[in-house]
Amino acid sequence: MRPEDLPEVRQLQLFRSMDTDKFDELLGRSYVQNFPAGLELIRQGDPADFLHVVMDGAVELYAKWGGRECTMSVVRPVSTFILAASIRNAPYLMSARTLERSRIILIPSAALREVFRRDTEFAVSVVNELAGCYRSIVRNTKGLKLRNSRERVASYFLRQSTLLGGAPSYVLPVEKRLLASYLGMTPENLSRTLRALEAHGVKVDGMRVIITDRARLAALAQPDTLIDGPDPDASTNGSTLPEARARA
Amino acid sequence: MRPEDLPEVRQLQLFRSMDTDKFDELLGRSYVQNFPAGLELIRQGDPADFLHVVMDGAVELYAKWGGRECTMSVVRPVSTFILAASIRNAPYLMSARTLERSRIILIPSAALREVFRRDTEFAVSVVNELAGCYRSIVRNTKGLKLRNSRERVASYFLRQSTLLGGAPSYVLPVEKRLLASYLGMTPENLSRTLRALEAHGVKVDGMRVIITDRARLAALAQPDTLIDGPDPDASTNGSTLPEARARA
DNA sequence: CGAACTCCTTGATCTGCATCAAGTCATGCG
DNA sequence: CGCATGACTTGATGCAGATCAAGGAGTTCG
Repeated sequence: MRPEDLPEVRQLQLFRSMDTDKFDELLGRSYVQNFPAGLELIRQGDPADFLHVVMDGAVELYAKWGGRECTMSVVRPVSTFILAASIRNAPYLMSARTLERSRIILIPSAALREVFRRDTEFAVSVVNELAGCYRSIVRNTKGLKLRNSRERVASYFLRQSTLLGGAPSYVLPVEKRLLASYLGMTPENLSRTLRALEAHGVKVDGMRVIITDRARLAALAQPDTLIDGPDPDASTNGSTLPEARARA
Repeated sequence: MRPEDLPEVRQLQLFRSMDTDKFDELLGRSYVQNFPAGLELIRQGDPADFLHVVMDGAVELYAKWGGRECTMSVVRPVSTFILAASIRNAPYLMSARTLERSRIILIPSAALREVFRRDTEFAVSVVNELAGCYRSIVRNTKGLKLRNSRERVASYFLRQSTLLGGAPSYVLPVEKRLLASYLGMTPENLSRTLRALEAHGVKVDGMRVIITDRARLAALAQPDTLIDGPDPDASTNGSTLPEARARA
């Protein structure tokens, strides 16, 4: 583990308020590993022995059934993933693979559960994080069931812009095929939808999204804080894509 | 509150392991209310002042956006709902309405959060419950994104049967229109799907589901423990329908 | 530098599911 | 008891989005 890693992990909502001794104990029992791009870190159904913290790179969480796959979430530094399975000591419901070369800290689930019982502030953080994850995926489900795919794309674009303080232009945080799968559509359909949205106030050039008419886009997207956030919550982990960047 | 209420609440996973004094304190700060059928108990966006416990009747959790609505879950006695919002002190993401005349216990969210800090066993139960809710809705989302509507109906029928110990016949726990909305389809489409499924080992007569050829149904549904359960988890609250009953 | 990928796009076609419109049946209520 | 209401079904039609097929553009690697 690098010396600069600890403070970065420590500043996460999940670990920020806990006792220093307990934090050191937790991280003392952890490992760091480097993984090449495209490696399957976790196969759904495996026992959840570790909470993962992405320090560098990017990890895709995805679900498989029969021959089909879909992207559930993409995790970028510095964040954790699959807290629920670790805490419950239950099998992972999602698989995980690296999208790039990644460096990941592995915190043993057993250590997590032990410290949970001994550090009230940590327990509060865990429950808040978990409730945040739950609420995040509820939002996601609402979007899937209540909106059609064009509306989902439009509100995704608008939401990203809002997260960046209303930026009129930004760079997508993930490849379009991942965005499509995350939004529950095919790459072909996303591509055609992007074309159609040019008449509704947003243009996409490669990885760059340019909002040309915010009002018009909002009219289509009908943004709703109870779906798109922002929440008084912070942690959205487990069912979202990373934030976009304003500049490439 | 009736004298028989307390033991019924106490036996819930969420309250079973906690300290008796703390339990009494929690319930001592609670209220009971009776509501007629069809009443909106909670409007999405409202502050989450109470954790709700359904003692009698039935409650539908649903989401709204624009003019559209969808059923997220139906809660029957004895279970709690919207734990996540209460714990986080955040606005409800779903609305709730009674489907029948219902009796509901209201536990103040503030009391919940206080006791969480003072009773480690309760904290463990809360975090387990919440993780269970999260995992339950992850399963739900996987089903929505990976299966088409016919497969969702087929696996729903098969799952219910399995929950009843492999019963070849049972009664639906909710109206078909709710089932349809829960499964992300229209009532018309569900109706037609039921007809189509007669060739795949299941027949539906009114509210009664009869599995005529389990193997054939399973071939279509391709049940998967990582979507359909059962889990080592118990609590599935927040994103499921109630269990069916074997006899009407 | 060329070749082999992979990602993305575009076109053509097909189909699952929604929508619209009646009509039946059961239930509850005046 | 008869009417009204709401749940469910069935049919006709339309559309959103999937699938299939092919081409282009950027990237990686020998």
